[in-house]
Amino acid sequence: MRSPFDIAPDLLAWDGDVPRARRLQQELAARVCLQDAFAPLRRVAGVDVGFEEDGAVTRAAAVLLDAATMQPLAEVVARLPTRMPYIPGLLSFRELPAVLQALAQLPEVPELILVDGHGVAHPRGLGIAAHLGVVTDLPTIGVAKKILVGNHDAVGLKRGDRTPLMHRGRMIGTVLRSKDGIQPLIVSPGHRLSHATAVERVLAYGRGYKLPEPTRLADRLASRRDRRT
DNA sequence: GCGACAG
DNA sequence: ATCTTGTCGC
Repeated sequence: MRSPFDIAPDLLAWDGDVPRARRLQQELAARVCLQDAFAPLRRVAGVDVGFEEDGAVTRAAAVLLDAATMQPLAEVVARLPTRMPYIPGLLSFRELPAVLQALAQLPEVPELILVDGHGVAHPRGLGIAAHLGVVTDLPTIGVAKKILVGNHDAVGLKRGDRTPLMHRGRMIGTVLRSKDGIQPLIVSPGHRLSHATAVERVLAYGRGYKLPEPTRLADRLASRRDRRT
């Protein structure tokens, strides 16, 4: 009874060897597909990670929503002991184990997953959303609040305004104003969809907040903001 | 060599 | 990410 979230350990294992991890990222980045290729969207999921016990425990949250109404259908949490520190560029090795465990607990496999973090807008083209997409072969979108790498021109101030995020002469993402006047989001495809579709989906899943509903709900669950406020 | 650096 | 109240502004 395997699910798409039972991943071969070697595809995301952390052994303390940074150069090795970077080489693995380059190999996996070559498998990323930026062509739109997914069945009708009925179920969408949002995932995010938070920490407890002063960082000793990694807490991943996954929320399953109806793609048409954005109504949450299930919310799950997975807690695992933290195994590695935060290293810029290697975030997925630190957070994916818990994320996969959370996703495996959902009652259904989503046709699309929005991840808090970058997709291909990464030094080696493999942010956490892209890493998750490649190892599960599911469509994913990266929704980040800060830039990891790349440059861009000024962005308009109205919701929907956008400008491409460039790196080494290539577009790696979109700086998108998801709400009037607030700091823009960095949206990049993770796997099996285009830059245009990634932006289109993020806007379509927005409910008046900065973050699209899937990620916003997962964020609250992961940070335990749902019970405190 | 000197910064920058998702969460 | 996380420690944290009130406060400025639409």
